[in-house]
Amino acid sequence: MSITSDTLRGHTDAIILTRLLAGDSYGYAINKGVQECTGGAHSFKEATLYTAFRRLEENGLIRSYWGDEGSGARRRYYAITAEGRQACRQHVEEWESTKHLLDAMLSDA
Amino acid sequence: MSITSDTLRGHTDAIILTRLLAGDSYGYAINKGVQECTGGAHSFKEATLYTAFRRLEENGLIRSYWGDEGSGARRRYYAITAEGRQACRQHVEEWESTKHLLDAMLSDA
DNA sequence: ATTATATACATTGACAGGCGAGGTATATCG
DNA sequence: CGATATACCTCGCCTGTCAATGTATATAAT
Repeated sequence: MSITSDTLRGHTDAIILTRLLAGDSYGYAINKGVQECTGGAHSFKEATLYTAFRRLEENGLIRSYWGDEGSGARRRYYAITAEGRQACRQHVEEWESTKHLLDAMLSDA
Repeated sequence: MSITSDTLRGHTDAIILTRLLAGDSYGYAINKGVQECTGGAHSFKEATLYTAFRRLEENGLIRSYWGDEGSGARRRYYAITAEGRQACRQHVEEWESTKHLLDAMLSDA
């Protein structure tokens, strides 16, 4: 059973940015990483993923460049920018407080 | 500083249902309750709130009826149904796992 | 050779939830 | 009489997700 994507909405960008903190990567690998770190419970739909990349780049939070693989399918690599790091930190902070708020709002007190 | 509503999206219905677990209530009061239990950090926009009520009733998770206040503005009361309780429990369960997943996905491991 | 599977990227159009902006009505306080 | 709080409602826009569809390379199986 996977997670309702509505509850993940709004976290997509931050999840991707977090993945890029460790170093440049490309779409397919990033998604595999997400899959791995959630024990297979979540991965992005391709449309969602690539839409997010466009959005993030438009907002200056990532940069992209084509890799120079000798063989195999081409890969577009992404690098997080300084602004991206900042945005990521901020989102994680916000997540911490959202978490507590939601815990409060979803508890039958 | 309030919470980005995108990160709350998908929780709206469950938050309302949770509020109704304690007993029947009406829109304005429900929203006040949310405000209170979050220390003022969150409350629903009216459009969001009433849209949610319609949706919840369509889905059979709540029932509604007009109160018989002798004076003052009329109030439409809402009652959670058995299905609503079930849906609420399920959402809270899902929230627990989503929370852990997000913690994992937002941690720079 | 052909088929299947994994890797890898991309776009289009539909859909759903949140909400700004606007509206209605009652009661109280100054 | 006007302001504020209570109390409800709807229309139409915006944004993020995703099913469907398309392209291309490499490998393993049939």
